[in-house]
Amino acid sequence: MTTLFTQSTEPCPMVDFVNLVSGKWAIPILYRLIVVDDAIRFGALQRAVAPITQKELTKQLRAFESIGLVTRAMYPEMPPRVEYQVTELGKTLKPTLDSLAQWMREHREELSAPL
Amino acid sequence: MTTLFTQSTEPCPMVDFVNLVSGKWAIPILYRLIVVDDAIRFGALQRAVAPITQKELTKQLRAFESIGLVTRAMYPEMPPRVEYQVTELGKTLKPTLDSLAQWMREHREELSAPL
DNA sequence: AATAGTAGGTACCAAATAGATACTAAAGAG
DNA sequence: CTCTTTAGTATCTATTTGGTACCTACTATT
Repeated sequence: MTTLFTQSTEPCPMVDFVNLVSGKWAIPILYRLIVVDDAIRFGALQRAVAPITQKELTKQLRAFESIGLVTRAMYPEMPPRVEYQVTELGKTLKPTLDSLAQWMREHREELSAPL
Repeated sequence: MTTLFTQSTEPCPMVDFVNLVSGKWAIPILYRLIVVDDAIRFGALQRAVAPITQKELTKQLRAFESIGLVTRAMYPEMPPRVEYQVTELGKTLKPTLDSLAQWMREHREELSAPL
């Protein structure tokens, strides 16, 4: 009976997801970090996810950091160096995002056609 | 060489995706239609994806219709009846969205913890 | 006659999101 | 002495998005 009750009131996973990772650049940034699968500097990431602005990239990275999907390492050098990397938790999204990217590649033409 | 050139300039699938299906409610609506896998009336869909407003649901459904992910069938009865259904193309997203929903269910606690 | 239900449309307003630009620090190159 | 580099922050504005409220048309019910 506990199970039944819990299931019926389970919050929609999709609503939770879009509340967690939202914004135009969120998925592209996260996917790039997952594909790279190594530490990457802020500037390099910005070039990879062009044409995102500095402000938006910073904001998204902080959001990912706060929920534990990304780590941030700051080196007090001059000029400054900051490196970002997906966490193990973040990497668990790889199969899902691979699937999404593959779907998009397969259906690009079908989808852009209608207008 | 064509292959090389094409690959290097391939638009990011993730950017394409977020441009195609954007908005707070897009994924929840689409996933609900996919899970239902049958025609569903506007009102029933709105109740299922609560608390979405009429306006937003209408807007999203029209967007999905325009790119061929959803069909709209209007019956000139009184009171009016309009039914929506995912297309075959839309159904091809099922495995990906299932995977996303599963990921979210598995990592809900981990993610909400950090604050 | 008044009300409810259906699937919207429309106008208005607020909030969230995104973009452009300028500014900072400290070191090294020229 | 100025320019460049890096990873931001601050400020301002523009665009997009979402919400509330109110409107239609027609039927059935009260």
